[in-house]
Amino acid sequence: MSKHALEEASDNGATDLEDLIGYNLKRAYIIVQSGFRDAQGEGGFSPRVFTALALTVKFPNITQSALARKMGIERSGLVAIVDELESKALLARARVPGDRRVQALVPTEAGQQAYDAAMASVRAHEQDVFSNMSESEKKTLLDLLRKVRKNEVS
Amino acid sequence: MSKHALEEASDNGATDLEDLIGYNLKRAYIIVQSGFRDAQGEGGFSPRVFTALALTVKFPNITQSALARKMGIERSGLVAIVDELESKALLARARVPGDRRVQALVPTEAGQQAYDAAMASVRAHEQDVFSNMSESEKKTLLDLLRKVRKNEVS
DNA sequence: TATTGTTATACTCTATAACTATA
DNA sequence: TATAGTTATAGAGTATAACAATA
Repeated sequence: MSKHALEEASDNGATDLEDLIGYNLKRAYIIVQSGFRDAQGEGGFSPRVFTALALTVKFPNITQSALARKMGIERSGLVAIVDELESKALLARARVPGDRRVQALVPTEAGQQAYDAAMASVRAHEQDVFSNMSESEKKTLLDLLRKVRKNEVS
Repeated sequence: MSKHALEEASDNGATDLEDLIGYNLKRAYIIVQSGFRDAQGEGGFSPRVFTALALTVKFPNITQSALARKMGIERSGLVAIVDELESKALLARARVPGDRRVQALVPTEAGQQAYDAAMASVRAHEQDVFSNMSESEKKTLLDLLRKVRKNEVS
């Protein structure tokens, strides 16, 4: 141990909240989510509803259980989300021949358009909230966040 | 516009959820927070209680209003958090001579020790959840997350 | 027996509004 | 008038457990 006494306190990493990745991740996420809601405005999509619509557009005919799994939530929690999107006629629950238990989720034309518009607004919001970062820095952040996800044990 | 037609769809950035920083931020945060709770175990600190204790240790005699501001929550929401920490005798609400409205939060000896132990466990958890990343990558991620926070408008 | 969608229910986190006691 | 702490209340978001229909 050749370090000075004053340095010993942080020998093994963070002793301060501000040095924790998790803490900074939370604070950054709160900022981005809050901006997302502002960008969507009154009657706009909440993050989870936007995610559900986006995945339905990307994977048409996905079942509710599969969508819940992809979103990382319980399938019971998805019911209200799909109800909301169906009530706005942005997607439909379609019967599947061959397995009468499942409901295939299919985006409507209006759903596709609403998704495109919402995505444009989200992109504009991200331009704004990350406006102090270069394209290269944003790419690095994206890659590192993906790497965190990739290491998930579950 | 010299790009191929197939590339035009993503000319201005993300068209896919997976290309949004916000979405990846959320997913990464859920993983880290969930691991935090597992690491703390039964009867352990929730993220927000840990944060409140950490800030009280760092800034002894901070008022409840100031702590709430630092945490980014309403002061009404802090009451239950401080109640919990006080009921476990980890901090005390102290009267302040000169202004009888305020309550200065002071960590107890047990609070300091509980904080040290919890922080050690959080550090171990972060070693684990970011085990596929180099020290350099973790440092970069931390710096970029701080940069996001630094750009906050509000 | 297992799975899909659903309902009922409860818990956590947070916000808003109003109250009190002070300043 | 304004601020600190508090209470009451409501709204998201999520989870668990149970159920009917179907496999």
